[in-house]
Amino acid sequence: MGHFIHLSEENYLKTLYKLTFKQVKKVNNIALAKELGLNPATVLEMVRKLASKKLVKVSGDKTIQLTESGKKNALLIIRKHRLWEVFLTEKLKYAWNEVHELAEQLEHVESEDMIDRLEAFLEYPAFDPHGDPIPDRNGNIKSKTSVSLASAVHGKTYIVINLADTSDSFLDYLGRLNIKPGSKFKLVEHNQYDNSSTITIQKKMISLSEKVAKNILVQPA
Amino acid sequence: MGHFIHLSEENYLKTLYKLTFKQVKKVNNIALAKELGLNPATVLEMVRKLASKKLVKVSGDKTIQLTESGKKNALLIIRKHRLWEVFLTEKLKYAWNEVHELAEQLEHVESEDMIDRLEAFLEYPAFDPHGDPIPDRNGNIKSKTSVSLASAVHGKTYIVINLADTSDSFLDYLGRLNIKPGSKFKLVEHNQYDNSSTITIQKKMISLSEKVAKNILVQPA
DNA sequence: TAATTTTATTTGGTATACCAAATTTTTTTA
DNA sequence: TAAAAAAATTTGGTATACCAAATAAAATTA
Repeated sequence: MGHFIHLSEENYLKTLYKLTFKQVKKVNNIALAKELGLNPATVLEMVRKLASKKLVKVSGDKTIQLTESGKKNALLIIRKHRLWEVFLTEKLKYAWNEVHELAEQLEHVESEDMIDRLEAFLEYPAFDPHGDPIPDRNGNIKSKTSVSLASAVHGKTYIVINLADTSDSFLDYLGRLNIKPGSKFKLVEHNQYDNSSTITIQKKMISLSEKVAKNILVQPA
Repeated sequence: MGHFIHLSEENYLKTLYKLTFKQVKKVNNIALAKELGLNPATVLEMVRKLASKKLVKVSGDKTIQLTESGKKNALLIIRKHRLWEVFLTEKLKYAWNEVHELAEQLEHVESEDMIDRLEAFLEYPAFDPHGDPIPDRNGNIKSKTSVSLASAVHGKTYIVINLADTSDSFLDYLGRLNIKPGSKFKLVEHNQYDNSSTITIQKKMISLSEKVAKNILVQPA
């Protein structure tokens, strides 16, 4: 059987993928430990294990990188997660910001075949309810050309494509403002004083802090 | 939070329920260990743990019994298992004898609310694809008045209601004969020589061994 | 560059859930 | 009832995945 990937290892791979592909700076022990909420000693141990399985490699400067195999594994886990999120919102009528935790559990059910069937049942969705693209069964993913709201041009109309922060507090906050992937709005201006952004959405004018605006990814409408 | 029930504990409770309610003889350490495929030492340890959580009690003669709380827990796990089985067959088009392993994994996803929604999505099925009744959200289950094929009356027509053995080999065997819950057949006779039963199903005459017949539960058609 | 801070690693420890083998207790059988 | 068999339990062990605290190494800052 060789070595198969445990539940916990899956979380490391998935988190590594997210850190590697969504952040600019390099991923080290500490960053990974912080993201996972674990002790650096624990993470070090596991990273070594993953390295021995050729799923990650650690460079001279201690940067942790996914190998091709590790990346593919991560993308297949992300595929499962996102397909389950689609199921939870479309079929079980959950709100898009309620599904993360449940998908987190469901993604660890082991069966590629079941996921392929789930994908067919959901009629091959391209994006999850947060606007993230769903990798195909070979681990290929399409990247989207979106920019952060903070760096968008004022006076234009945009559509929310994705959210760079998946924390509950962030998603809840946006939920209360009724901002979600697919939402259309006009960017009125960036305010020099505090770098906040003012938008009009559904006839309401809303001001979003710099931190919030940076985590909202948009495309021109 | 008190104590919450772990994945492994759930398997013990579920297995205890099955042994207690589907078998006649009392359930002891050895029987439970054999059913779970575990070492008696392991089972003893866990049974003590479950007892300390008031989920089981061990009588003077070492019989292990579920408490009310343990029984309810077991039934809620069985509820999850059976609802997922319905999902897998009805929505993902699995055959009724392919879903057990997958449901085994899915049943451990923790969310009563999700299961209630799943039940609604599936339009409140009363039975799983094997013909077993699905407990409601309070852990209530309807028992059915079925008899084993081995003790049914010859010359009459029956419908397969349920299967008392869920092993792969048994289910595969029945699958090849195209016998499943819902199948209709006529019981021709019980053969005195080896206690086998002869039935006609879909115009074919089939002889079933005593062991097989005992594990097929039927109701008059 | 020396001091400080940050990062990486080691060390010794925990809990869970499992095991094999030895032993004790109970039950069965001769 | 004594011997044998079966069941229950104890003992000492494993692997996984986690931790806190100590130490070592590297990077940063003064």
